[in-house]
This record gives sequence, C-alpha cells and structure tokens, in this order.
Amino acid sequence: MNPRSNSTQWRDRLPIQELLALSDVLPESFYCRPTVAVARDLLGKILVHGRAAGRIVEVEAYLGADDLAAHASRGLTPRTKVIFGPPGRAYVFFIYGMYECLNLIAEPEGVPGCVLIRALEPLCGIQAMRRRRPAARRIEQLASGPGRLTQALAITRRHNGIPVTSGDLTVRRLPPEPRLEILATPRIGIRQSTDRPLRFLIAGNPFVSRPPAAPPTGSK
DNA sequence: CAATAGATCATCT
DNA sequence: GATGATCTATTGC
Repeated sequence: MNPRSNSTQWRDRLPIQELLALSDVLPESFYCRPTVAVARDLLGKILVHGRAAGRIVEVEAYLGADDLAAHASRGLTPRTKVIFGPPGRAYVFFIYGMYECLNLIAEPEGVPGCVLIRALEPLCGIQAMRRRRPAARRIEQLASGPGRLTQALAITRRHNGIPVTSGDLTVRRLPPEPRLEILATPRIGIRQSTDRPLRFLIAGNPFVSRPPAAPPTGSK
C-alpha cells in the first residue's frame, strides 16, 4: 500500500446508512428562491449519489440574460431548456470533450438560474470514489473540481433533468449545521462577466478546487 | 512550485 | 469550424 495513503485518511467519516438516517432531503422549496441565496445555502449541505456522499464546499451561481457567462444568457435552446425548467432538478452538461459538470436548478419555473457544484469534501463511499478517480493522490483531490466530483460520484448526462428532491441523487441537510464563514470570489474558467463575485466557498476548507485569489498573508 | 500543452466532443455560429 | 463553467502529465525553475 502506498505509504502516503494511510487508512485513517481514506476512511469514510460515517457509514452511509447512518448519514441517510440522520439527514433530510432538501425540498423543492429550497431551490425555488433567488440563485445566489440557493448557492450560498448549498454550502455545507451533503450531495449523495447511491452509496457515495460528500459535503458541498464550493459553488458558483449562474444567472440569466444579464450574466454572459451563463449558458442561459443565450436564451432557450435544447441544451438550456432544463435551466428554465422547475427548481430542484439537475443540469448536467458535457464540456471539453471529456468532463461533465453538475448544476442544480434554482428560481421558479420559467426563470433561469442554476448553481454549479465545484467541490466536495468526501464523506461516504471513499473507496468507490478512489476507484473512479485513480489519478487522485490525496483525498483533497478526490472531488475538488466540477469535473472531478462528477467522476467521483459517477454523475453523468443521464442525470440531466432529474429531480434531486428524491431518488438516487439527492442533496441533504445533516445537523448540526455550524455557522459557516463564506467567501465570495470571481468565478473560475469563464471569459465573460469575470469580475462578478458569484463563486462561494467555505473559508479555510482544504477541499476547495482553488484557494481564494488573495490568501491572507503576513503573520502578526 | 508555476506554466503549458493536449485530450476530445456537444453545442452553436 | 471554433469554442468551452476542465483535468492531467510534463517540463522548467
């Protein structure tokens, strides 16, 4: 066994059955709100697919017509149809010929808005995630990136349009929920609307895909 | 550690 | 035909 990977580090935080018993699925009403509010409130929630689960530690909000970085800004097309649909659904798109990205739909039906899930802190099913992502050398890299987390949790375009309010793919609230310090930064990997602070992450969390642009430097 | 090139395809022009 | 809400391996300091 790789000396870097001691079994403590790669072990599940808790059994999946226990997680499911102690948590509640977020209802559709949670998502039927302004996109930025949904994005911020998703931090700290648990994304579950089958027997694998992780805590959401980083997200990005994508808005409507005035947000040129958002797919929905080009209007209603076959691809963006889901974004204009009812809240609490998954929007999964394929990018760079290789990766899938998971979004959750916000806002009432007819109003575009979605939240890109950018990074997870693995909690359950860590061995399975590791099999799906052999390139990850450290547990911090298992699901720290939009393309990485869909691989780790085996989320694909087959999930496009399905509800996350019941079934195999859900988002859950697991008490107790400590108060979080949330940072807002510009979004990553976009070429338009690059200065809007629509990326949200849990301050100091080591599982985010990229640390904040200006890390606090200087002691004392 | 930072910078960069390559992989690879659905979507829209 | 170009582009893109990315990731990995590799090269160079």
